[in-house]
Amino acid sequence: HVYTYICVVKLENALLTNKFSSEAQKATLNILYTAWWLKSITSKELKDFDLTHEQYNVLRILKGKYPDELCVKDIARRMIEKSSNVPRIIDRLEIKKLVKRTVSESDKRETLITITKSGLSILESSTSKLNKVHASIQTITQKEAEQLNCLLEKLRATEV
Amino acid sequence: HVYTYICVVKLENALLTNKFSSEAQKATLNILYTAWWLKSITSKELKDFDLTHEQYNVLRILKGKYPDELCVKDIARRMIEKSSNVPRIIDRLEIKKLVKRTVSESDKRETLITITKSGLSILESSTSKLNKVHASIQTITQKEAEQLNCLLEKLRATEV
DNA sequence: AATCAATAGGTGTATATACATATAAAATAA
DNA sequence: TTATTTTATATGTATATACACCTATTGATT
Repeated sequence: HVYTYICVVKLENALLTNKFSSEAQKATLNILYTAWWLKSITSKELKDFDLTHEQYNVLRILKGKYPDELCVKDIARRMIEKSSNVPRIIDRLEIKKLVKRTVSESDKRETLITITKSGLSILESSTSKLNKVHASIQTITQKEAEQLNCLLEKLRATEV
Repeated sequence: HVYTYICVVKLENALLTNKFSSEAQKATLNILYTAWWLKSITSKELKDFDLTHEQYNVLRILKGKYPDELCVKDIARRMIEKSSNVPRIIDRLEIKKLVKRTVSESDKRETLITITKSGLSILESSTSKLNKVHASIQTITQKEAEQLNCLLEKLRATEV
């Protein structure tokens, strides 16, 4: 027998509490928990490719501009988590020969990063795997995804 | 002159890209980015109280059951990030005398954690500060927050 | 040109994450 | 009872986050 369950994990069950001071506060915790949930699914798959979530993110950014190079600060600006320490993530990728560092000729302070053939190859296979996994756990419609994107952007709208 | 701008940061501007393969993939990145955004706002405030986001989370969990004690695994089950290393977070809190460890009498494997008066006091003042900050950046209505919570829970609904 | 300020990247430190392993106690099986 | 398995927590290691600081280079000011 093969049983298939749909398992909707309410935040109350995920955090074992129902003491939320407001829907907005609950939404905050829900976003944080969902981000962790998404990251752990991704990280589990990336382990097979000996990549961390952040290393994958850097490779993805480099591929977006390939064959152009990107300097460290331009990678940092594109990172999901802006406080990421990009030089050290580059260190690990360089050891694995997935990227190359060169000093910029026009501005010797800048380090230019290029993704290698090997980096492109591992990015392609890992992305393909991730796409499959994400497609298999896809539960929301395109319209719902649009709605979600709007709500998240409204949530971040702040007075400066 | 005091100018007030409403600054809606679209994900495209936050990540400097518009190459999203689908609305669902964009939603994934949007959740990860928003989680980072929320965490950095909170962490900035908690710095004044010499607390990290995770230390605050543990104190909040302990207060939820106060004056009852909680063992390490019961705290871990309530953490937002389930892979948090609770014993080490307790270590830092214990050094600052915000929590106390005792060995359980009924099961000597278990370590029971209690929040101290000092811990309760710092939790109260930091929570009060965080509430003020969150209220001041509140942009979504209660109905929108409910919608967001529903969408996030639907997103996490997976076949097992 | 000389000085000063700003920028880019690297490095140091404390804390956290992610995961493996160790140790002691409790529960179960033989 | 003894042996085995499971459970609870602690610890070890690599990587990442968050933030401060250092150094080299560039740009601006005098």
